Amino acid sequence: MTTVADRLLSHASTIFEAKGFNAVGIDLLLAEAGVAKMSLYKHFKSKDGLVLAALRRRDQRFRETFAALVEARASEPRARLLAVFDVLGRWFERDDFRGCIFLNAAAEFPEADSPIRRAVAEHKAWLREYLRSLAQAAGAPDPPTLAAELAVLVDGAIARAHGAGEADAAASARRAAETTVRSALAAEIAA
Amino acid sequence: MTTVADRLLSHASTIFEAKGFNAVGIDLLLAEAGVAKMSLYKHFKSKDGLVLAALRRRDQRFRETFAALVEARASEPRARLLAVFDVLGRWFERDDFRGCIFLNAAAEFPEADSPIRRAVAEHKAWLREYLRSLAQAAGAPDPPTLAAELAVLVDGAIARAHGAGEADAAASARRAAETTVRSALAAEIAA
DNA sequence: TGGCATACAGACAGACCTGTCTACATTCCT
DNA sequence: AGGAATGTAGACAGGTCTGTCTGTATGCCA
Repeated sequence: MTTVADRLLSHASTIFEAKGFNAVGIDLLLAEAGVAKMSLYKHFKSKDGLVLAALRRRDQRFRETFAALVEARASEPRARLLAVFDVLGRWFERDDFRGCIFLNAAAEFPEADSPIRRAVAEHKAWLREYLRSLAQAAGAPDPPTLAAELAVLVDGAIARAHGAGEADAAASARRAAETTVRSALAAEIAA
Repeated sequence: MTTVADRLLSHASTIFEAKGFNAVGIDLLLAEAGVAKMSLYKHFKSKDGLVLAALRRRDQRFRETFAALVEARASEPRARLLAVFDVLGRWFERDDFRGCIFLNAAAEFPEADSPIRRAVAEHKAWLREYLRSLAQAAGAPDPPTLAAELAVLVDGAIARAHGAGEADAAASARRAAETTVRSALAAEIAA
């Protein structure tokens, strides 16, 4: 059963991703979802409230599917750390790839401590935490540090694939990740 | 001598960086710069034309100052490759840090082959080319590949410092860069 | 000094925006 | 069967947006 709020959120996510946030009016969102204007303001306080809910929904879906894709691609923890970048590469090839919707939101909402920006920060923090759990499973001596370095590579690949239009960004990031992971795990043996 | 167009571009750059593009109207830009509306439409074809010119101007300034800051910080080519990330760290600490204005523009202008997006891609291509020249000077056996990996680290640091609000993004990127550079230059010795 | 280019000041049109309101239809529960 | 809850449809207000137009002032050059 799909409720009205769900239908609106689903379409809003897609349209926000394709065209940005400020550039689309609520009338378009409502028409596309087939929802009355009053329903928007009943379920969400404002347009910003809808944006926030759409981002949260997106984040939840992302956490589930991203982890599943990575874990389907490799079973060994160390291989999973690198499979992350293969999953990214697949994503970048999609026709509807428009960069990271959370980074895009950060670009459009300047107020640093707004709820929307907080949702962006939480999404990014989750990715680092996920990488940390993989790094720990791989036996890294300092999982948080390795995770922080890999997180930079992940967001860098996204940013360059989108902004610079570099099709090989995921491959470059993967190479750097291989070196970084090898170095971090070699330190374990030395310790 | 500052012309009217220069004055408008200068203020527009600052305001676009602080508040985004779609969210600010031309009236604000004109008032802040003390310029008449007709002057905008005489010197630039449209608001998008002003955005494009502001980005180009910003890009030119960036190329000059970024290279100068890196080269003032270290004289050895290999040290310069890492000094890049120290310069980034300083930038992230600024109160007016709002991420990369070019990535922000890519977020707000979805049309992938628009002049604005082309300016963004050119800016990002320049950074990679600059890193390639540093990598070559450092004696890397494969400068383009090393440059691509470092470029990912640079944009990843920017993205995470802004989007995730991670103050240590530059330091994480620097550590990964050290490993990447060491590995690339060690390959040279082996060859 | 007269003429021309440049810029300012501000009104204006037409479109679009968010958010509120009213009136009507449907469904579900008791 | 009757009433509450939910959703639709669309008008509406008040504001803001880009882009155009008119009229005026200023400075430069011949």
